[in-house]
Amino acid sequence: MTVIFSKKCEYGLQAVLFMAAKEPGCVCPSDEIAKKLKIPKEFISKILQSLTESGIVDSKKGKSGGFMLAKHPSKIRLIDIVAAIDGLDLFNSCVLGFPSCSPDKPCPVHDKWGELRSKAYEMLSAETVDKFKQKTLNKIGKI
Amino acid sequence: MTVIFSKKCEYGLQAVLFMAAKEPGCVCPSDEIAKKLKIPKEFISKILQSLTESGIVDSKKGKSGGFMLAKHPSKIRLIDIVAAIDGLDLFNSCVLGFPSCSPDKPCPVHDKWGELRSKAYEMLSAETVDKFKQKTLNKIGKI
DNA sequence: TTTTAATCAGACAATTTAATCTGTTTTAGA
DNA sequence: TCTAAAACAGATTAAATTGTCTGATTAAAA
Repeated sequence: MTVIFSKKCEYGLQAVLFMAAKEPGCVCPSDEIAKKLKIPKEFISKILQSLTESGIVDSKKGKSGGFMLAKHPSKIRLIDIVAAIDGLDLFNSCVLGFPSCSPDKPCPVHDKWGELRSKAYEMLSAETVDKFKQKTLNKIGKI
Repeated sequence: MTVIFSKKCEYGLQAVLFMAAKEPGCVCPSDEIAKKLKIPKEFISKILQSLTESGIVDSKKGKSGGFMLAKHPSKIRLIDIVAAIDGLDLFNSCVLGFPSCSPDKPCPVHDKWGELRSKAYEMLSAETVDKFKQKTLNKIGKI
């Protein structure tokens, strides 16, 4: 199989987009997120804990606790979530798996691929989660 | 970690590019490929066997046997190798892992990502392995 | 004809990733 | 104060991917 982001990262992106689509400052228990997004509860819980350590999400323990965004949605870029969970290796390592692929030791597809990769990086860096509010609400309604 | 192609696919692409950089019709034992590309021998052997079933590679058993390309390098597209090993799911399934992501049930980043994905697909479909002969020779010399 | 070097076949092992389980701590609200 | 519901912590299991091993078959060359 082929993957762009790990499952952790996919779920992390889903969850942050979900929280960004709710009222600002609103507290979401992991149980609610898990049910709405059809993600295993313990798994999304772990992922949100790690995003809390990364400073993207905040958490509140105890009854009526849960997770909330640590910053305004307009300050959270998609690339921040990817960087926190999967890291940025995807944008630096060789797509063919060659060792030490670099401008002076380029792999055969270095240029062709590099161009696409840069575009992907730019897109993820430009887009913040607040931009997807309406689209997220639409999608959640159809899962 | 993040991945575009599986290790199998990376190695498969490397091996086919390697063979395409040699004299046409030339027979390469898997042992040679493994050594030149620093890939575990048994692993690349398995991968080449599967590419043989896919009709991209041919094989010759017995002493002085090995693998060779089944078609002219100008007829082997990068996407053919990816399709044979990893399949084309990457270009159809949701980058956020949402179920049934489609034009009428788009995920939040459906359009933004779809654009990049199409460009990647077009590149892999347009490029044939003969185009990379010189670049491959350069890279092999520097591994 | 025998040896040698190759693919091929299938089981096996190791590693990584994904998911689950058990229990502890925290805190709001009854 | 007590209870319920939440995050948190860490161990464990399950599944997928990656890599290895053993042996059978094939065919060129000595």
